[in-house]
Amino acid sequence: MSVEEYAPDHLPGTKRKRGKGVGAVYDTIKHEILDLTLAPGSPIDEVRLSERFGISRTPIREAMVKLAGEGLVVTLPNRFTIVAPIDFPNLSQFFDALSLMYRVTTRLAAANRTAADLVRIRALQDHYAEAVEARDVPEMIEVNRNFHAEIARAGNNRYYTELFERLLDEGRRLLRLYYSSYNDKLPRIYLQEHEDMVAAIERGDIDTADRIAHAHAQQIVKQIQASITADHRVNANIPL
Amino acid sequence: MSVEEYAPDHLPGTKRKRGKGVGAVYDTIKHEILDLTLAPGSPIDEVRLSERFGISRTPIREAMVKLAGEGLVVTLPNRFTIVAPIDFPNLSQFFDALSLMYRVTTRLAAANRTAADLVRIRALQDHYAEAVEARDVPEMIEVNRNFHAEIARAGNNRYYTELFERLLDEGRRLLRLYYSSYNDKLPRIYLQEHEDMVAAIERGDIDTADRIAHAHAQQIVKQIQASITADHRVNANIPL
DNA sequence: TGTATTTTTGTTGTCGACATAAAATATGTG
DNA sequence: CACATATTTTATGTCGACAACAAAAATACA
Repeated sequence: MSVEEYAPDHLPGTKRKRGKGVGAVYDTIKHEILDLTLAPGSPIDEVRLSERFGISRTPIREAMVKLAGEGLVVTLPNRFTIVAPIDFPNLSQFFDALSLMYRVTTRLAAANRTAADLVRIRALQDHYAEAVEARDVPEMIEVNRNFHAEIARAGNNRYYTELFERLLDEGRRLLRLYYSSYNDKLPRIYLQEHEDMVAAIERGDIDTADRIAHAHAQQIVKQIQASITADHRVNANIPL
Repeated sequence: MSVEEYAPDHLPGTKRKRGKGVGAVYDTIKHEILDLTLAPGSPIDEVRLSERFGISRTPIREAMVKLAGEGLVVTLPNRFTIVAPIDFPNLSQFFDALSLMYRVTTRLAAANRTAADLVRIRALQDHYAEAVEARDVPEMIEVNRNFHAEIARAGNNRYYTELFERLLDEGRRLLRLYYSSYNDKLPRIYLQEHEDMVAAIERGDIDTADRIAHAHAQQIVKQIQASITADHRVNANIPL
């Protein structure tokens, strides 16, 4: 999952397909925001992006509007667009919503999962185990997100899935910001919790699924909070 | 709250302010979609809109991207944009999410409401009572939505508020579609439930607020479902 | 030297025109 | 007359240029 640098991802001679440009810009910028390649609060220049991607400002602009709709960038009218800052004062709102969505989606997954869902969930669980084994922290964060998103999809409620994915993405950004304080023990706790979660979903045990999801959410919230408290650079700017 | 027809809402001589155009188009089209002035599934022509609003296609396009982000319109690549159809097969997802958000937001409101919140909520409750008295159904539907949205705001969690407002808007569209089957009794039941809800929020009684919200949600879901079942034009096209 | 005012600069918001994709229509062939 | 193929139509996607706005820089003035 490498990031293409200065992505002129079309060969010199080939012409980019119609309607492909916005999607490419949107995906790339979204990844870079969640990656922290683009620091929270840093300005985004439309002209620079149009040069980088080799397309005009119009499609760049559309991608920005989409990103703004998801809260990933903030547009200052007539001035610039910045990468959405992390809203520390209101983190409790985030934690509250995140916990509820963990529970709701996991419950629904236990109720509605199909055999195909279970295969996909297990595959991601295995992938996560590998990342833990390899001590690849960025990979762990990403796969963890995909694991829970897949469970949400199995729950089969697009409103929950959509909100949850947004929350998971925001969480990914927070974890990235603080992954320095990751220790070896935590990932293994998560691994076990994931295992129990999958088992509960598999046998359709809604109450247990809910309980585990709840505990898991609290675990993660606690970890993020601890990381933030431990870090005294909270309000420092992220270096470019 | 009248809809301006063919809104060239700037006087002939005056120049529209920069950045005002997109907002105007967005607001107008959003209202017309929720109003059913624009029928679900009907195509939206960018050129026609640009003529109607007297601005070029670029800002129209941005408004469309925003609306698409909220699921109010659907873009068929290289073809057209249509008003989002009502997703009948998945209505249960909608009802489930709506019920949960009713409960969560009302609970939080009971926990977090300020005096100023209570004033705003009471004002909307009075407004609703007036609409019931006047038997003004469209007004009832709109004020009802704003009443619950205000409660959600008092709960002070932007993730819930945002999702809930989206769900309430979609619900408004459904109610509009079927308000023919409104009878005199239901609005009065809602009125009483609202009264109890406000009282519980006022005295910070979280459990009671939750219970009432739950009952209220079930009441509304039941009503919508009954309306749909009673209506055999479900799959008929809405006349333009 | 410090403050108010003008000019410059950089970046966004909007425009009109053109290129292109997909559907609708017309054309040709067995 | 059915069916495949070419052509036209229609609306979108993209472009390059210009205008307007807000901040920064330069200038005027007390």
